[in-house]
Amino acid sequence: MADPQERLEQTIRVLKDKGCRLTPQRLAMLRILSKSEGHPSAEQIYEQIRADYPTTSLATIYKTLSLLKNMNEVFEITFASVGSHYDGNKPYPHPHLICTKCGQILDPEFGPLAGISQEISRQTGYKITHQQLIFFGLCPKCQKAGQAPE
Amino acid sequence: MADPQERLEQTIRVLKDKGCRLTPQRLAMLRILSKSEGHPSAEQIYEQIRADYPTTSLATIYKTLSLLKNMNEVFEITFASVGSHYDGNKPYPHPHLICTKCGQILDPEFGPLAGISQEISRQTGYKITHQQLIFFGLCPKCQKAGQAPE
DNA sequence: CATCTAATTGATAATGATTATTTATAGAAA
DNA sequence: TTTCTATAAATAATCATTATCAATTAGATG
Repeated sequence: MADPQERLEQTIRVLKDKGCRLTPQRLAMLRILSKSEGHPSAEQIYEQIRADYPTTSLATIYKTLSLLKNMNEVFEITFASVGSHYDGNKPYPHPHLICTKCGQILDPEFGPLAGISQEISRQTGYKITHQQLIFFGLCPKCQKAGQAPE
Repeated sequence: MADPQERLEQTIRVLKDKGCRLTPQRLAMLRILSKSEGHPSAEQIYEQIRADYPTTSLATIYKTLSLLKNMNEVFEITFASVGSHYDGNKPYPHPHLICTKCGQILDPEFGPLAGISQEISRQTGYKITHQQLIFFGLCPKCQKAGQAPE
């Protein structure tokens, strides 16, 4: 896990660079996300924020998440069956381990790419049932089109 | 790709085994899914069905998909940013290649697990930007609990 | 410090995919 | 044919997310 303090400062720097304001609500969110060990959902972030800022709107959470995603300062795990979850500590794609029953999400340590499942199972105690590996990119047609994403 | 005819017959067998009826709408769906080269969404299946059965309801599509999922006769790609898509030809987890612009989904050929992205890029012409690898299973707590999934 | 203005917030409506509900229909079994 | 149950169709409900817009405020400027 990256140093939360450092992540926080980095994100603040990026926000300022882009001319974005640092509101109290945003700062509170950045604090939560810079740790974000539990890969919180928007709803969970919302609940945490409301402890300090009871009037905060869920819309603000979503808007700020969207902003941070565009700056690559938060990574969204958009797997449908668990809903969207966010990682502001490691804001880039990486493998995840999801409990299909309770929805807990872990970041397995991840060295070589062979015998992985077994290794992860040993590390975490999870009984691994299946995995999903998805590659993203631009198909040849879209590369040629060279237009903005829809 | 598996032989669509064989997949169709296999799925029909499983349905009968479970005492499910083979209605015209279902048969039409099974035909589409046994090919399902394009990994269609529920909406896309709906449109295809309506060519032959104009009164078919979207709810029926969803119910049948749910039925087939439970029998492992269709695999659901539940990645949020592209919505749910279905594969009735290879009804088990496998890697996918998704164009982040047009949403096209391919099944890359997939041998060893090293130098994969580069290999896939060569095969398909995609420019690969990132990937997502997700492991699923039961966390230690849920294994002990031994209850039905929520 | 006071003023100004665009960025942001909060409240709420809208959206869109999926699920639930309810009534009608259609094969299978008696 | 009658009865029974699975399924279909139509539609309402749900739920996460996004859009809208008036009110507020961060932060620059004087």
